[in-house]
Amino acid sequence: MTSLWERPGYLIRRLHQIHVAIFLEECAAYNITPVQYAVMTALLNRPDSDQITIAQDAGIDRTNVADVLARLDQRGLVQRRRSEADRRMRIAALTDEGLRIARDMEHASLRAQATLMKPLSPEKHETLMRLMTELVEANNDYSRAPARLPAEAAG
Amino acid sequence: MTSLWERPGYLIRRLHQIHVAIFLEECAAYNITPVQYAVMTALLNRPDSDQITIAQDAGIDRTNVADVLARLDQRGLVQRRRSEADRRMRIAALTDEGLRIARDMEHASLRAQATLMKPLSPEKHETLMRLMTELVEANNDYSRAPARLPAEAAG
DNA sequence: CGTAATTAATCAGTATACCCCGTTTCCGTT
DNA sequence: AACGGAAACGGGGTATACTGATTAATTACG
Repeated sequence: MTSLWERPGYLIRRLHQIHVAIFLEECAAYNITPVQYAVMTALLNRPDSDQITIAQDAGIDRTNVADVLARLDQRGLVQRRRSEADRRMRIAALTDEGLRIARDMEHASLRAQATLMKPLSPEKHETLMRLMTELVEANNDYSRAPARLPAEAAG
Repeated sequence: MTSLWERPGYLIRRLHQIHVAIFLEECAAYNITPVQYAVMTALLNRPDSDQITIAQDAGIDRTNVADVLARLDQRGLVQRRRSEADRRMRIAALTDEGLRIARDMEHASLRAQATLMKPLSPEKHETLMRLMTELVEANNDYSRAPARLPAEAAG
């Protein structure tokens, strides 16, 4: 009898479900999803990005970034325009309200993290973060959305 | 400047993307997704389950279980029928081909796990599994799909 | 014994995540 | 300057994941 609980993939999927549920609960006042928040954070760190840059910074599939930006645009949190320099690109940036919400949400986001990790001692918390980072960096090129590593982010 | 890489939720989401990508690659010959494989495993361990039992065993939302079963049914891997004892319930079971594929896939599934965890030493692998299990169990009741714990699985 | 509460499933709707393919625009080479 | 390849994006399609409302069947209670 093979238990799903012995499979890393199962634990990762469950952890993902749980994290999304906690995030949505803590951030219910903003009605922003984790992925939307990741895109807004990417735009906070690097305004006026094209969609592929956002995809790399936030670790999100390129086509999905376009969908997320469209929804944020529709809610007035993001503004999109064609690049003058390269008319293939669409440049996105946070609006004033998007900026305000992105900054406001930091507290709620930290609360969500704290709730998720609360069952672990500080040492275990630290260990888990380190192991997950190691695994994500080493396997970064799998998936259609390889993320830009922090080291290369200063561009 | 807040880096996404310091947020557990980001690492979990990326880990999930990576795992799905590796699984689909290793199991491409079967054209079965991780969630479909989880459902098939649940039916392997507990044949003739209703949809809510499957949802609990596989840690999947109950509406999603219905969708997954419909696709597996259409491919002839699962057979569904109304329960005689309780006509609200729909009972599902693997067909002969579903059974064959579920058993066949174990090797590919193990390969996917090995590929995913390869960057980690055996000690780190073990530690990560333990910490993820601890976190999932402690937070199990978040998300719409709280899973049945292994301890209570002997039903 | 009949009605109220509960339960299993379904349906409609939204959001993520990916694939394939086509269009527009740009760039390097000739 | 023309052309071929590459890059950025868009559209169509599939699968997961969840919410809220609804329907049908069962159970529990007075």
